[in-house]
Amino acid sequence: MLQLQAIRNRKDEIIEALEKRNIDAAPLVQNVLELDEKRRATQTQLDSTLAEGNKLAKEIGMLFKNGKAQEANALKEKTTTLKEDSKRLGDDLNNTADELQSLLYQIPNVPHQSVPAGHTDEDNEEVFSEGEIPKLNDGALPHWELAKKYDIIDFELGVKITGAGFPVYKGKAARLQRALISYFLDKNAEAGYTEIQVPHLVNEASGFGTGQLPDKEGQMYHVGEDNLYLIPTAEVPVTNLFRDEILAEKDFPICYTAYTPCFRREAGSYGAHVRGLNRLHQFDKVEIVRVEHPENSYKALDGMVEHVKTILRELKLPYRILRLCGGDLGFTAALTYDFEVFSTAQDRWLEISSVSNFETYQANRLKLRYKDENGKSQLAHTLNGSSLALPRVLAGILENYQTEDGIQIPEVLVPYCGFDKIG
RNA sequence: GGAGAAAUGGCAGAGUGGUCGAAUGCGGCAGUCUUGAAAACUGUUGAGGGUCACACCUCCGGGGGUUCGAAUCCCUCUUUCUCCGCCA
Repeated sequence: MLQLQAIRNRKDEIIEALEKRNIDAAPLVQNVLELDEKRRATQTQLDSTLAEGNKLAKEIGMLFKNGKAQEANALKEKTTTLKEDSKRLGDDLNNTADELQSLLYQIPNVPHQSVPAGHTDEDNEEVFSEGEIPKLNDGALPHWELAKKYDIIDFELGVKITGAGFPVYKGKAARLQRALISYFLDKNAEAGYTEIQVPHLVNEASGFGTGQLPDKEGQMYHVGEDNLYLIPTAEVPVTNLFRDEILAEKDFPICYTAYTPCFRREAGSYGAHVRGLNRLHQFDKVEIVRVEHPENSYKALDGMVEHVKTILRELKLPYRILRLCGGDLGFTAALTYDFEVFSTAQDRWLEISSVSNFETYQANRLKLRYKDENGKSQLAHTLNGSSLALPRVLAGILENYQTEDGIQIPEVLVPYCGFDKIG
């Protein structure tokens, strides 16, 4: 959520930047500013009413103490209207504040200046690419065919026990997936990220903290009985670790990595592009999360991008990096780089990582602050990225490493797998 | 799941109707002393709103209530601890 202060001070700048998201924020912003004005006016009225009441209460106390009960009782009558007023003003204030809050929830993050304008993923800007696209033999298969051929991923079994989008990994695919998780965690730890294990269900406050609620309510699995949400990404529990925290400057940088399953309802996405492992309701992911000093957050973002690069380089997968355009940028992000691996067999790019800087947008909701050198509280910056998402990496490996007599295992993974070939 | 106890500042912990945003200790920060550090001593040290700055207002787990006045009394929810039951 944007800071009110920022909206007040840099209104036009913010409206202009939001145009990159193809939205006209002007009416919303105007509305916010008016409500803010109203909120403050009501607050001031309420405060002085309360102040008067406090004063009277003290006087009454003194009078009773000095045995002047009659005078005290006379004063008591004066408090009646004050109480009525403050009740009314208090309700007013709450209503205005709620309304203001819900408007603020509707304004997405302000895109970073480097974010290109654009409407769809077509308009994303390729900023880097690396790796050789392998030449596969004529009979090269997409991963869902390979999965069947070698009997390593069973989509039907998943349908039987749960439903579509919940595959069952068998034998060497299960082992390969576990190997990838370990490998990713090891690489992240090597790069200075502390490994943690977090709950896979979160409460409502956490959903609001990182911005999944209220706008993506329908995308998360919700356990109504206990009012808990299955996490769509480790970003949610890990970032919320810092909700309501005030850090010291010396605490930066904070770097965490966590492996978790991710649950997404993916309501409304069907069709050829969601075949096989391309889009699932449950998948595994290793995430990196950072909390940074505002001055360092973009350097940190670059660092995260470099880090993911080294992993893909080691896996020898051909990939490219896109800077997301305004239209494709997530609601809470200021700048996002997507990593995509090229799948030769599918002849398309598969998104395998998304690395973002949220600046203060999440921190404002989280009330995640630090003390600056003057001892004042300032909002920190939060960042996160996948390092990496499992199913599509798996798909990329299966497809790009297939040969006529089986699927090769990337060299760096062999020690983790204990075998070097599937098939 | 049953019975009981509890929730106060970064931490520990006092406070049971007014003088309490809250004693005290620890920790943090600044200073004195010291070549430097430690110790000792002195001062300072919660968050948010509001203001040019003050004033002022709110917050003692969350929500509601009683009262002129609530950290303190009542209701409710949540969480934690102890005992019992169940259990990987």
